[in-house]
Amino acid sequence: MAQEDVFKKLVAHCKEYGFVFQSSEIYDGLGAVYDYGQLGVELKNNIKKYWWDSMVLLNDNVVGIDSAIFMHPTIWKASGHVDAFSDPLIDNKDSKKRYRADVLIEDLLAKYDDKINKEVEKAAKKFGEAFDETQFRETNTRVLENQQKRNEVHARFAKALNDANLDELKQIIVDTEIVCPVSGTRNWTDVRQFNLMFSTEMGAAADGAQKIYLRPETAQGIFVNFLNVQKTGRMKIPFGIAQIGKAFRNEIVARQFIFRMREFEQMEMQFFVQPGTELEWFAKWKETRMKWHKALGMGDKKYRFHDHDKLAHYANAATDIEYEMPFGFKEVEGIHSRTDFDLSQHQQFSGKKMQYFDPEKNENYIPFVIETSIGVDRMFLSIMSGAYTEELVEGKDGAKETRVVLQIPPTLAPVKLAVLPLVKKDGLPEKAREIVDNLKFDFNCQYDEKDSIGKRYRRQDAIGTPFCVTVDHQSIEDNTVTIRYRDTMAQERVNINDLQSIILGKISMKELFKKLA
RNA sequence: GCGAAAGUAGCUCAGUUGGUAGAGCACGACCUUGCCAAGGUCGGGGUCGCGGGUUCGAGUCCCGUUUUUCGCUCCA
Repeated sequence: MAQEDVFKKLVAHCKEYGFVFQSSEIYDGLGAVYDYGQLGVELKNNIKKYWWDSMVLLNDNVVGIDSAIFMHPTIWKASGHVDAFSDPLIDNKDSKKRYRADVLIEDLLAKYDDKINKEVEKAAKKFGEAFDETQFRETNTRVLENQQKRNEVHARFAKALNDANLDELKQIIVDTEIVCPVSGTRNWTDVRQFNLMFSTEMGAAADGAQKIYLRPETAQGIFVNFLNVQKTGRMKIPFGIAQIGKAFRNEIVARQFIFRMREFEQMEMQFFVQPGTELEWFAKWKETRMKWHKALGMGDKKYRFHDHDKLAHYANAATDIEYEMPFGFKEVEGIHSRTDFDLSQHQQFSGKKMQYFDPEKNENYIPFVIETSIGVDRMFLSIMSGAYTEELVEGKDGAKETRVVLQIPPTLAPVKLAVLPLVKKDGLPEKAREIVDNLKFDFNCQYDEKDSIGKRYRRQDAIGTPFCVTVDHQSIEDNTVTIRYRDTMAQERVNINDLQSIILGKISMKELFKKLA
């Protein structure tokens, strides 16, 4: 089966069984926004719990917070998002290539400079020792011509940028006859500003409403609370702050189902360390995070690191944990050594000290930060795509048929147990209900009496239920049931009184966490 | 954002040269069987993505729009 077919089937499966729906579907949908259905929300919650507990419960030096989505607008100036997130873009209609309009114009300015410098070099060679560069620049007609053109363009460009005048940027490109480096044509679209941050207004317009942003990442909520948590929690470096929450980015191109959404959820942990020790901690978290993924048992080969060669301005080391999705290896989690960039910026913009007093070193410093950042929705997609399996099994009359089974790790499975009376009579439904009523406080149970038993098993396979318990006539006599395992379809007979401990043992996070220790 | 393809029942799809919608599965009720999806009977469900145009008549042709998928592009 081709990989894209797998992806198509996965998307259809998510819809059909209530994992993921498109947002606002009855109104034709909303681009790159999705809702989680009745089973999706269970899986998502389980993923979040697995992460949260492994961070906050397992590490006594990691604590959690839940910061607001709305934050003071200056935070996004300090973080660099206001500037970096809004590029003026222009497309060439012939080559279909997209460029940053400001970069095209800057390239043109550089070309004028090149021309002038070449004239100067030529003249310098010609006149040798006697060459007076200043005089040459002030008198040579070719130089002056280019210099004048350059100045004109530069002045218009600076003003257009200052006024955020997109039409003028386009006009400059038209007037200076800039061509597309690929197609060589001047067939341009209009310049569009695309700020990747969503904005809204706080307060009534009459009172001078303030423009505020929906956070494009949860990390800044941690940085601005760094000292609050450190002081009130009596935290000593090294320590971490974890957070799960929604973030929003107005993506130009949002694609591939829930892989890139405009509203998404992040699980981030910022770990504060002594300057100079950050690369050690980076290596440690890199290893820890990879273990966390592999502990799920989805197959070690499905994961790999992708170290960044080009680092962002704030980082001195960065790597991604990639998972093999149906459309290739894709980033699920990022681990970044962010230096003291964020805290320093906030210290500068807020005017408040963001320093930590280290009692061991007896000095104040701004800590360095290691960030682990994982997209819940990407994690969800990786689990679903890894779990989706089609098997050939032998049917009733010996014919081969396809069994669709979601091999979701039992700890994360939306429904843990289905209780099925073999027949809908002879007191079996009552017995089955009794079992559900007893176990539903411990984990998510389903009761199903409709259709043949085989059909009911397959239905549970399709939603990834790891255990099915079947109540038969023998159950009434000796209080035993059969427990059937999703992945092997094997069955064994156990006492009803043992069900709770058997299943709790198999879905317990403790088993997964042991692998992390 | 550009280009290509697609959008018909909950799902997968059929629907000939334009003549006012079908199948399988799923769903509901009842009967039957009872350990790996397919028994019987009956039933519910669609203004064919949305808007406009051509036509006596549009699921079918034309234009626009929206959503999805793929390619390009972008990803601090």
